[in-house]
Amino acid sequence: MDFYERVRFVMNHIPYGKAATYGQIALLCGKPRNSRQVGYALNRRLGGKDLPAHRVVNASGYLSGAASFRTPDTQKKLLEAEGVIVDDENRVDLKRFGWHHALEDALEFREWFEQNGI
DNA sequence: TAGGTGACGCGGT
DNA sequence: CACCGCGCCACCT
Repeated sequence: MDFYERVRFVMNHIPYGKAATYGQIALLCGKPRNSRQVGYALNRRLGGKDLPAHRVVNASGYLSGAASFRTPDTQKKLLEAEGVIVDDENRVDLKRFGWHHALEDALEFREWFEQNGI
């Protein structure tokens, strides 16, 4: 199984206007302890260059990867353009903008990986 | 081969 | 809440 292929697939399912955590992505990829690898993948742009990477924040809601975008405020701008509120501490309220339905898609994702040998 | 790193997360205080 | 320590794991050196 190719972890990065899974990351690409899952990333493309993060809803517009919502923020997913590294842990959620890792979990949906079938590797609940690989949250650090999700960050590694995005930082090195593994799995593709046109992913909605700005929608990924850490478990506390902080835009921990902001420094890896074009400019220090690029991620914040992209999120705000989708209606996501980012406070002056570069943090989003996951209660409001979190991807709360992620687990409900887990089965569908697992089957897709199965059928596509990923 | 051994050791260091980090877009992470959780549990304890 | 915030802060801290520790576990985690694919990748580099």
